Amino acid sequence: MNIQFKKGVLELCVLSLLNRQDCYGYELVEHISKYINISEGTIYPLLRRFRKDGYVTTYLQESPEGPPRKYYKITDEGRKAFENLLEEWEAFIIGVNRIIRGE
Amino acid sequence: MNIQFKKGVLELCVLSLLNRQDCYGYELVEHISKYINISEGTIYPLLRRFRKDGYVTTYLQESPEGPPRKYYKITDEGRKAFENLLEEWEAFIIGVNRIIRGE
DNA sequence: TATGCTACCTTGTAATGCAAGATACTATTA
DNA sequence: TAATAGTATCTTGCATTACAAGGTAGCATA
Repeated sequence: MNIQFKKGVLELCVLSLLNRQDCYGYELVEHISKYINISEGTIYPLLRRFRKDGYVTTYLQESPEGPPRKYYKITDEGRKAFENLLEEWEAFIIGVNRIIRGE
Repeated sequence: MNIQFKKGVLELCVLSLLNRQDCYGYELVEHISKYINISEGTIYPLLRRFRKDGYVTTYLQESPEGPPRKYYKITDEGRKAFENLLEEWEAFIIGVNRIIRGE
């Protein structure tokens, strides 16, 4: 797995999942790493960035197992960011494919 | 254009173009930036990395305009790297799409 | 007791895109 | 002649970010 591919795309993936439902950090790692190899040391700083940028809010909830879970809830601003990012991603893929396939 | 998307993908694009024909740096910038916004400060260090890793060899050729052009020629090793990178890229896209589209 | 799983977090390192700037050659125009 | 613009190369320093590695803590099971 090429590390560099991931840069920027993880934000898109996380926002996409949060757009469907509130999640806690560990849950996001588990879900995403089914398809893309990521670690917790990547997700937690990213979520802190999101909160700082106003893309998510958080609330605590007790867990039936282990310490309490910190849930992340996407905001309207986060939703806008997600839509922009998704558009950019799709345009990017098209551009890359044109270059790779030789126009 | 999200800067982060580009990381890693530029290597794939450059190798893909060199796989079709020898190019000089400035030419690569012009070609790629038709679809993806990149600058010379990105390409030249990348090409130096490629040479260091044995993915390309170089030769100089006079230009009808401006200073001599440094052409980059892909090696067998570079071609292998390209094929691996392409496979990884395609698998990566599939994974990302699964996450974004909700499996 | 200790092992393993869940769940959170931080620190330091490595990788790399880019802005900004330098250099230099050629051609065109004032 | 001087100035401008285009081609073409390169370097330095900064910002971003993924991750390995480590730490803390709660709960369940052996």
